[in-house]
Amino acid sequence: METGAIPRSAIAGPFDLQATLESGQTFRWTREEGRTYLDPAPRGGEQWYRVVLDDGPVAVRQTEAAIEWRATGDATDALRRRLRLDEEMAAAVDALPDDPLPRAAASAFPGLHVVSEPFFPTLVSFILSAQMRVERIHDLVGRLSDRYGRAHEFDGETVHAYPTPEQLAAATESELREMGLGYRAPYVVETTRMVADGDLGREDVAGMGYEDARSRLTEFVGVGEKVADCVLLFSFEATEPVPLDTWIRRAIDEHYPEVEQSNYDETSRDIRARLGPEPGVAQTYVFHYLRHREHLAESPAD
DNA sequence: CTCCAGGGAGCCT
DNA sequence: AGGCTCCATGGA
Repeated sequence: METGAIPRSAIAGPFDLQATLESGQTFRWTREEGRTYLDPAPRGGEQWYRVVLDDGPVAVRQTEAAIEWRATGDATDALRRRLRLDEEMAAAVDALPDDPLPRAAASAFPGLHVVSEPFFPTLVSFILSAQMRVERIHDLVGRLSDRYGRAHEFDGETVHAYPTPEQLAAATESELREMGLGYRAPYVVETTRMVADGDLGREDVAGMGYEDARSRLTEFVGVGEKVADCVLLFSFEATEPVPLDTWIRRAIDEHYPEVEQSNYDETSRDIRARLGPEPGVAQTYVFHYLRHREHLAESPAD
C-alpha cells in the first residue's frame, strides 16, 4: 500500500471533495463509512471515499491541508484527471450571469468540481437514472459492480470495479430485472451489447461538436437528449451541456419563466444562453444547490 | 393511499 | 416533428 497527498497549494482554486463526489455526477465513488453516500453525513467530516481506478482501488479523503490518498501505486495523476484538480472552476463561476439562482448555488459550494469520469460507467449509470432517485442510482451501480465487475483486495476487503462492457454483456435482462433495474434492464442489455460489439463508442463521438455529439449518443437504447447531456458533461469534459431534468425544469419555470419549455433542443439553447460561457458548470452547481439548499442551514458555517 | 424520482421508447397524428 | 401513454421500484 502506498500513500500520498496532493497539497492544497497544488490544486487550482477551491476544492470540495464531498460536494464533488456527492452531487450526482458520478455513482461509482462510495463513502467508506456507510454504504449510501447521501445520508446526512456532516460536511467537512474528512470521510474516506473509495473507487477503483484503471490501476486499481484507491481511497481518498480531503483534509484542510491536502487531498490524501491510499492506493497500490501512485494515484496522483489519475486523481488529478478524474477530479480535474488543475482546472479553475472558479473562472466559470466568476463568469456566471448576475442571476440570484446561479450566484447562490456557486457561493453555497465554492469547491464543487465537474468531474471527468470514464465513458461506459457514465453511460450505463445515467441510463439507470431515468425516473430514479440519486441515492438509488448509486445503490444499483454498486450492485452491478459487485456482481459483474472485477474484484480487488484492498485494505483487507474486497472491492469491485465497475464492469467492463464485455463483463456486463454477460448479464441477461431477467437478471437485471431481479436486481431492481425495472424497465431499464433491456436498455442496459442492448446498449452494453452495442458498446461491446463496437457499434458505437466514445471515439465515435469525441471529435464532434456538442449538438451533433448529443444527437449521436441518443442512438444508444435508453439514451435520450437528457442522458446524452449528462454523459457529455461528466465524461467528455464538455462545458455546454445543460441536462434538462425535473429539477432544472422546475428551476426554469421558477427563475426563468421567459424560457419556453416546448422541445428539448430549443429549451436547451435558450437556457444555455443565460448561464454564462460554461453553462454545464453552472448547471452542475444549480442542481446540487437545489437538492441541498433546505439542509444548508443545519450545517455549521464554513 | 398517492405522488415522485437527474426520462425514454413506442405509437399515434 | 410533436403529443400521449406506459414503463418498475422504493421512499416519503
